[in-house]
Amino acid sequence: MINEAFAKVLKRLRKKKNLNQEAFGFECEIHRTYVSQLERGLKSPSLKTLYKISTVLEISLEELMRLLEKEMKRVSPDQL
Amino acid sequence: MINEAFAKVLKRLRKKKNLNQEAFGFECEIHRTYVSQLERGLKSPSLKTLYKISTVLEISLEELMRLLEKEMKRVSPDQL
DNA sequence: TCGTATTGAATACTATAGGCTGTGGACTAA
DNA sequence: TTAGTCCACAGCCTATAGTATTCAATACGA
Repeated sequence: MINEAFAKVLKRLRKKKNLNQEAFGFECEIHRTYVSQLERGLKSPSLKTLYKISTVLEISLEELMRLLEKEMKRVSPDQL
Repeated sequence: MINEAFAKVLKRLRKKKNLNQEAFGFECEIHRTYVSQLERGLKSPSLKTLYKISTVLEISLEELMRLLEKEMKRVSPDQL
């Protein structure tokens, strides 16, 4: 579902920025263990948190959602 | 901030669909009073909830975020 | 003026987002 | 071996998302 897809996108984009979970969390002002939980698809971030994350990734929320929806289709392309 | 902008966008799109808060909440499977709270900028919806909302609005998350970011710039065009 | 439909708003509650501390495993380098 | 880095994972805590109930205000039509 959507959390798993977001997990994959987040992990990919974070690594692209060459930040480990702790450094990324520090930039976003979210806890390192919570970053880990997001990247394992265990939590569903709030809009506020999504916004912080997109800022650190230097990407718009629109673009982040585009990548997320692309990832969701990759996982389950059952809704033509 | 972002919740206020989301509030405006949600209210606009809901009305565009000719649904009152109760009917909209029913479609989204979220509570009527929570729709009210979202439209007053009091709460920050989770990614799961955003996804449900976008589905009922028959709009992609990408498009929803595009409208949100546009609304944010309208309110505070103080960056750049 | 009397319903009734819609929403704002207050309150209290439950579920989950998000923080903090710590352990341990996999890996790399010295 | 030993130390350092990165991360999964657990447990417990607090903050807030989301539910449920209720009442008040407004608007509108009969």
